[in-house]
Amino acid sequence: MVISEKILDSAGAEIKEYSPGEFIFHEGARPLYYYQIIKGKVKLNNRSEDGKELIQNILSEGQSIGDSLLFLDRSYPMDSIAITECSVLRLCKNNFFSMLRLYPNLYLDVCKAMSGYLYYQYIMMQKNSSTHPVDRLMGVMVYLKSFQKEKTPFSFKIPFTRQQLASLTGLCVETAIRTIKLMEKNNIVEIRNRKIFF
DNA sequence: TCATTAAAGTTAT
DNA sequence: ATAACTTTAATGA
Repeated sequence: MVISEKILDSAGAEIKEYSPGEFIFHEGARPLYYYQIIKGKVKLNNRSEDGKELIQNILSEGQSIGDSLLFLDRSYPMDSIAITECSVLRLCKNNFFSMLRLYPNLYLDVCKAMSGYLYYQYIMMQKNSSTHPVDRLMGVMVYLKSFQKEKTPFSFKIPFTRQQLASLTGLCVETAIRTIKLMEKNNIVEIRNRKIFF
């Protein structure tokens, strides 16, 4: 969790509910709120002209959405869309900054969170520029598993669909599927009733 | 080698 | 039921 829900509540945050597919903000819009997920999954994505989707990140419980843009006078370079049913705490920009003035120690938490997102971006940027689909998919999987306590092989169930993995790595679904099969043959992953274990 | 297209099977809502 | 996801196969860059 970036900031305790209690503090956000006292700062004037409201709880917003989103259904799958609902926009939390649109690309090109001005950032007006701080968002923090209470429950559910949210994606940051771009859609190209030809309809292809690039997912930049999938966020869940306790994570903030697009907070790096709040410190900048720029519009959102991506959409944010609810993937599942979501509860999100929303605090308007002014109150967010008043809160930080009141509790300056919160800056550290905000910085840590942003540092974490930046780290993720570094990893993804590097892995996704590989020409090998295996490297790209491994990038996401290794990153995700790094948060798990259990490190043994095949102990981690990848919480994404193949579609989402493809969109995260810039591959087409079919290639993602074929590559995952290949990884299974090479004992990198295990597939149990269509779920991927790494 | 990977993307694209098409077609069909499967799962989730 | 319908949409979303998964899979296979053929073809082309």
